[in-house]
Amino acid sequence: MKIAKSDHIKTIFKNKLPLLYGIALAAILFLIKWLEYQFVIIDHALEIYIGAIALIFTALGIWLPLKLSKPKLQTVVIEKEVYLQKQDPDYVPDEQQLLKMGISRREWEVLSLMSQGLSNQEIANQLYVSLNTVKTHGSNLFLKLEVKRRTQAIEKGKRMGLIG
Amino acid sequence: MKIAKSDHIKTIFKNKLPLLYGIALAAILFLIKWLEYQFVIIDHALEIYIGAIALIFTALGIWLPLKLSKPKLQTVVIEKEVYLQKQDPDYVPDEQQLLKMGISRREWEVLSLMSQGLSNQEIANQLYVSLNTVKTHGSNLFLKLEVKRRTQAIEKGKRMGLIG
DNA sequence: AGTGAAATCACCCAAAAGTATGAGTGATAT
DNA sequence: ATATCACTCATACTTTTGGGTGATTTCACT
Repeated sequence: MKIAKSDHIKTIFKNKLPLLYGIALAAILFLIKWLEYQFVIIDHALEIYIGAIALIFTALGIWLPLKLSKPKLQTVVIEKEVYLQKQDPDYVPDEQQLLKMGISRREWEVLSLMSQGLSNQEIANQLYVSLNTVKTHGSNLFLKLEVKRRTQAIEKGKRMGLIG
Repeated sequence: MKIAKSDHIKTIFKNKLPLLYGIALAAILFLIKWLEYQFVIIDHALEIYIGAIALIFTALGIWLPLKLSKPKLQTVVIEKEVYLQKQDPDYVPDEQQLLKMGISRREWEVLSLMSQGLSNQEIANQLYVSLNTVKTHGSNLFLKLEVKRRTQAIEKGKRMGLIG
């Protein structure tokens, strides 16, 4: 996820851009002089020169940003399968997992009691908090586990080793 | 991630680009003529003109693609972990237990799907029966398992080896 | 002192789950 | 034949669950 090309781009601009300009201008002037001395003077020669220069430098202007500009980022999510073993009964909540999922202590407690088959009201009684609080913890838990129902939360929680 | 601007860009290129070029060239030529007649001839006037033109058209070349082209895309791959658990594919429910509990085949199927986190409606779709039927099976199942909720049924079902 | 996360709780609304009851069908056993 | 049972489905009703919003407090960290 590192995007540290700006320094690179600045370097190119400071070092190479004037050089390119110099080369291009020199080439153009040389071409003009060469044409002047090699051939008879052409009608509207000035306009032709100007047109040619315009075209060449427009092309240069188009080409430069394409090469130098940093691309926009496109995010692609790839699902990586992680296999876990069956948990032993006296499993201690995986602190790493909980942290990674951003699940708080209270949320985990609610999940744990849910998995034991308690209703929200029963969980509220058990934790000495209101039913609303349990529901809030539940909702946040479902968001973090990316599930829709308590049964899914239980199932996923077990698979991830969050609960025994 | 929709990028459907190419038609738009083509239209601009076909209609507006030649116009811009015409205007720019006319302005340049006018400027040159004006300078020619207003002031004394300057040393290296041609080179100055050419430099000015080069600058202007380079700027034009830079500005045009920025406005018109679709941005370059760089793909950033984010790995999202999906937690799976190798499950006994041919898990055989404890027939003895099922018989002892008087749980029918259909009721067991409902229990099994419940334990996977499915809603009653999803179970109904899966089994090609109506939502009411699933509810009936569920109610009967709860009676036989002596539980009040699906979460309790899941918990008890696992403990009794009815489901994997 | 200010910021931010966690925890608490309320209110409202909608959806899902669960209960109760009745009823029709087909297969099977008595 | 008929009684039983699993399965199906419906209607009506209640409870539980879940989503969204917003408020308050506490506590740690800056």
